[in-house]
Amino acid sequence: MRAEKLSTEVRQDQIARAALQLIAAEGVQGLSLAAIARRVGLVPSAIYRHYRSKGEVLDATIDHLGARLLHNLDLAAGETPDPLDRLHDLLKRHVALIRENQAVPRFIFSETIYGRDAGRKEKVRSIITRYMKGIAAFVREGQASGRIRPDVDPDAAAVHFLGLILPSAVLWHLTDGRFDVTRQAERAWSTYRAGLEIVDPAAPGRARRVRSRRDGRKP
Amino acid sequence: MRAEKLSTEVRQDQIARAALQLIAAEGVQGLSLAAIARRVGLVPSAIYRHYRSKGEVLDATIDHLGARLLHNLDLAAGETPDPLDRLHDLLKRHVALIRENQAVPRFIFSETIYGRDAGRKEKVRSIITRYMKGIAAFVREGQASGRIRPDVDPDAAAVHFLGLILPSAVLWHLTDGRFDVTRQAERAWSTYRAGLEIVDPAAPGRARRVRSRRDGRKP
DNA sequence: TGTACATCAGTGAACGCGCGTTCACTGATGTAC
DNA sequence: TGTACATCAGTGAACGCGCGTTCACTGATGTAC
Repeated sequence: MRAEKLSTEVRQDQIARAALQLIAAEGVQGLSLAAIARRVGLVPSAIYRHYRSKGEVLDATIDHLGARLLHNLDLAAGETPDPLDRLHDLLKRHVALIRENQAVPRFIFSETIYGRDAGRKEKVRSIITRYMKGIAAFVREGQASGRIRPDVDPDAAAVHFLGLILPSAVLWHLTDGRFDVTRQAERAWSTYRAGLEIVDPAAPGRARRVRSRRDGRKP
Repeated sequence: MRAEKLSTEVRQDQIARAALQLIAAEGVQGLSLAAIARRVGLVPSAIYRHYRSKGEVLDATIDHLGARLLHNLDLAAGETPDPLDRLHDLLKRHVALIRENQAVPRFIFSETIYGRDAGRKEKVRSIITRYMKGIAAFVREGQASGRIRPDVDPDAAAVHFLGLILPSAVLWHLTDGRFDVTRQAERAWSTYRAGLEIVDPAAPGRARRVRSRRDGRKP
């Protein structure tokens, strides 16, 4: 049966979205043009009306995902003025994003996607670098306002921040979704925060972390 | 030219090692039986004299890698009695392992390897679980000896520990080896340690209060 | 307003390629006698 | 000790499969007149 005739802009978007969904559902190795076409409701060769090659489809998919990821930086910045709260907010957004779309960690890891193609590898690197730059900026703000220890290296803290999520994503995948990513993120965050934060020895907030953990546990 | 005739035990080992080297050098997608055979100095069909299928080769490769990884737990335990130093030692060994053999993170991430095969996925999960159990044991020892805060969840700390390395491995790969994994590991370790460690053991009031909270935490 | 035509998205058959795998055959090695 | 034979690792040709890609063709849509 012949599919409805739609404009290239619409199809390009549909194809990129279908690719993302497929990666989330089946993994990177399930990402064939045939599977993408089936999901969109087209025949494999129809993809070539809208993209020149599979490589172009991958590039578009990476752009889609990168935009979503980087958008979270702006959302977190708009949420609260306090840098530590911004980091916490960003962490929660990131967890929500990978729970909603498992494609994120798969893209980052899978060299199947940018195997031989140096340009595509660079594209992924650029997105991650920008993401980390945003995180490092939050850390610097926290140092400027005296909330975060000045001896912490902001760039290293940004890489470490990614580490609060990456292992969870791997375990989530390995256990077929049985691993509690949200809970792990909160617990890792507690340790991470305790490692960054300046605690005023004079302040009564010494028991601060235990209290805040309790509060945070209530839904 | 005809290759030397060697026993199956020798060839099995050679093949598994060649597979590991290939993954480290070319990535998981470069892992074809043809490439493995070339590296060993055999013809592709000769692999079938020693393994029944490519799946069996992958299983053997995973076993090889898992043994190396888990062996580091024993080495770290033998290195020093202090749990925090053990964790630090383990981190350094892990960094050395992935620097020497990039196959480690690639194996853990790549669903190309255990795509449809539930058994193989379970095998990888089992190795990582055992690794984390060992890390969690170090954390518990630290809590028992009063070096690590009792309100820290050992299992969550173990997952977090993996996060000290995973993002570095990704960045190392994305930047073609230009990212300084060792330095990042040390800096992330500082923050991680600061988040776990009991800074002032001479404050018994605080420690006792925290402990009593933890007692009523969960079964 | 209707008509003719250019444009362009969708189709199905066909391709070349690399892959894992099979198989009949070769020839070296170890062993029973 | 030498000889015959079973065992077993290595070989190269061939296979079926899924993949990305090409191409001539179809038919709908928008536009110029």
